Amino acid sequence: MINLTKSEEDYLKALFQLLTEGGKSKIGNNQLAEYLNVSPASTNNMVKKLKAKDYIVSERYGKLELTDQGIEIAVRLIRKHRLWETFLYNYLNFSWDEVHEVAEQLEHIKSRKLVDELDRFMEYPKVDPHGEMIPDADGAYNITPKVTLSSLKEGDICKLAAVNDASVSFLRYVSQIGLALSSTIEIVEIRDFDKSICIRFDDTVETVTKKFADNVFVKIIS
Amino acid sequence: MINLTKSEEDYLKALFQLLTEGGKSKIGNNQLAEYLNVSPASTNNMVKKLKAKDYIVSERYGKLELTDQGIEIAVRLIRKHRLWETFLYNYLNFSWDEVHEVAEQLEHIKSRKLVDELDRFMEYPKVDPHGEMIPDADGAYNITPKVTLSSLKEGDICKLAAVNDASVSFLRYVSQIGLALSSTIEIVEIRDFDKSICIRFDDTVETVTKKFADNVFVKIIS
DNA sequence: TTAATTTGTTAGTCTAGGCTAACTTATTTA
DNA sequence: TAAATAAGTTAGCCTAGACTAACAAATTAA
Ligand SMILES: [Mn+2]
Ligand SMILES: [Mn+2]
Ligand SMILES: [Mn+2]
Ligand SMILES: [Mn+2]
Repeated sequence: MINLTKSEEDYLKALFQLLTEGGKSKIGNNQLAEYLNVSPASTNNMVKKLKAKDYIVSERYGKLELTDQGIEIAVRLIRKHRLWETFLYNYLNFSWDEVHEVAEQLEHIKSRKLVDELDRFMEYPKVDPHGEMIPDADGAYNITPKVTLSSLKEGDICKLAAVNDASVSFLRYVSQIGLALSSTIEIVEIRDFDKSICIRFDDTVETVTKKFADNVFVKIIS
Repeated sequence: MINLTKSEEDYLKALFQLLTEGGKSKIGNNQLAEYLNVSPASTNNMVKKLKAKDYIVSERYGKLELTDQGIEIAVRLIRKHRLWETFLYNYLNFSWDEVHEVAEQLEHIKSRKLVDELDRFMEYPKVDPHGEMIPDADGAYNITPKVTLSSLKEGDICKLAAVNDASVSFLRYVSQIGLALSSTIEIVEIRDFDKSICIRFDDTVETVTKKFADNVFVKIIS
């Protein structure tokens, strides 16, 4: 349909992220609820509405899936979100950890022209400040299945490709220890006891937790 | 208080515009309702809420007034609205008549940094694309009492200072006949029969209706 | 100065989108 | 396979912000 509410858009985007970036095979009602920080009842209710409007398909008690229409909405939202993050970061002196919250609002502004002109103004950026790809005006996007730093083995060498942008304190921490997009990282040691990982990059050696490494996405070099 | 809803903000802005730019001495519940295209009942309800939150003062059946707090919210909203209009017009290829609708959404984005950085990025513009002043970061604003083209007398000469930006078709019409900000306009004749006004500007002579002239704001030269 | 009209208020209803509590169906685990 | 647990659903309630219909107060006109 023509006009979705902010909430409807957020549910579709969340489901899309879980389905594509989450790497899970089945996404259920409660997972979506947890991701969005709402109750399962709210999610159930919204899913019902979005099924009626033909954005989601699912069977009773079954897994949730997006229709083509649903995917289109989600991808357009992600495009807007990432273009705004890029704008805030490159032109308005926002830092890494400040852009997401504001983009979360800006992504719901309804104007096709606005987002396409913003894209042109910035000369069609390919990635946002956190390393995530930006879908183009036609809705084309390439999902590079996410490889987390935590999934590597001792001795592996990789490049930092992107980071989860949803936590401000995490992003601050990343900057603070000196990690940056395209840093080359070597897995020095994985400690069996608590799964913490000792990494080396730019002559720095740091030990990070499994939780930290779960939020760092990399491209394996060797 | 800290966080107002979009609706609360819109009511405060509307009341501010009516009180300052409208030139009316008393603004009542129903006028506010009409301006916002909602029912008097809705307005009554919202005014009650805004009184409780100390943004509006009024007596039962009395006129509506803004508290200092209320004025501050309204002015900040107007600042955001006009800065966004300026950005859309100057950087994103939006035309005169396209900016208002999108700015109406953008003005509700909550981020002090966003608006102040946008201001800096554009090098502190003083007026928006329709000729209206832009309040500064401290909330300072100067209301130049609006003089409408329709209030002049035959023979008067004026400069086009600003236009009402709320009607797309009006703005298109203005551009179409060739009027632009700072055009020098002479009142050639006022026709008593229907109050239509014959004006001359840039070697053009046009007759416009009273309704048209009500939406054109000028600075009298002589 | 009374009647008509305009303006403001109240009550009750609706939709969107949250919530909790209780219940049902599926999936695990013993 | 039966019980325990997890996942999904439903019912009922809440708030924000709209609406209409009915009514009350204030203003204007006769
Ligand atoms: Mn983000
Ligand atoms: Mn959002
Ligand atoms: Mn405007
Ligand atoms: Mn608005």
